Amino acid sequence: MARTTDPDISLLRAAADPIRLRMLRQLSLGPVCACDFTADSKVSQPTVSHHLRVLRDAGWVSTERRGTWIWYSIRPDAVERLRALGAGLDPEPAALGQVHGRGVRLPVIEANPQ
Amino acid sequence: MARTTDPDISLLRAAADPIRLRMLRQLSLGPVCACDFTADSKVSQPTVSHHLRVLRDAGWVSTERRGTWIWYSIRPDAVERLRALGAGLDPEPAALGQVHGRGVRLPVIEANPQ
DNA sequence: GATGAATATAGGCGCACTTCGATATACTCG
DNA sequence: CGAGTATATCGAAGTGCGCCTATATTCATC
Repeated sequence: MARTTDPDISLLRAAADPIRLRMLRQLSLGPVCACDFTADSKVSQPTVSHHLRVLRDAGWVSTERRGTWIWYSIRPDAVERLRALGAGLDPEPAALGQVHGRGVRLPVIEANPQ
Repeated sequence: MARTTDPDISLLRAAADPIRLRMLRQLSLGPVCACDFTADSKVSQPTVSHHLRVLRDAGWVSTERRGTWIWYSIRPDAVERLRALGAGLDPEPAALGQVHGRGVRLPVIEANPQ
């Protein structure tokens, strides 16, 4: 299948990992130094670095260098994006019980509706 | 790594696929017959069936049989679970700018905090 | 510049996931 | 019961992801 570049999918995929979701929850309490993730996690330092990169590429976190250390912060706009994504899945009250399909063409859903 | 059985991870993983996210968005408009997913999607019928099963196993959808057809509906409690998960990632205002780590022990984050 | 610490990258291995065709199951209708 | 339709399961092929060790990069300090 074609490589997905959909930002919504990237956002969800990045969060859908035990280690990364844990990282995000820790980051929701405030910025964290990468070294502490390394000390905290059960996986190796390169693996921690890899996970942080995935979070960064997905837009979940931002980084700030202070000397040798690098501080990771959660990006509020990423949380907002997840919220909006969830809001888009909320069943329309007007559509409750209403049925789509079986001959009725499914509404076209674009990859990244705004 | 140990097989993840964390409901939060299952929920995110299930949604973190282009085909399944599209299905969920269509389902937010109302129940959909499995046959229409098959007609709509570019992948084969067994693949559609597989994706629907993943969504069901994760708790995203419920099913109702009507004759030969099976209708899939989005579960509002799943949407609520995603919302709560996102709310848990919202940066604590009291913790903004506050720093965790570098010697300070990271707060223990349980897999599925309630 | 050399040393040491923190972080990132490279390469490879193993397993899980997506997909398919083939086939099985469930239901309707004649 | 037999035929036809809808859906699910099976088993295999290809791909992607998470993990590791080894190594490179970046920065502070001497």
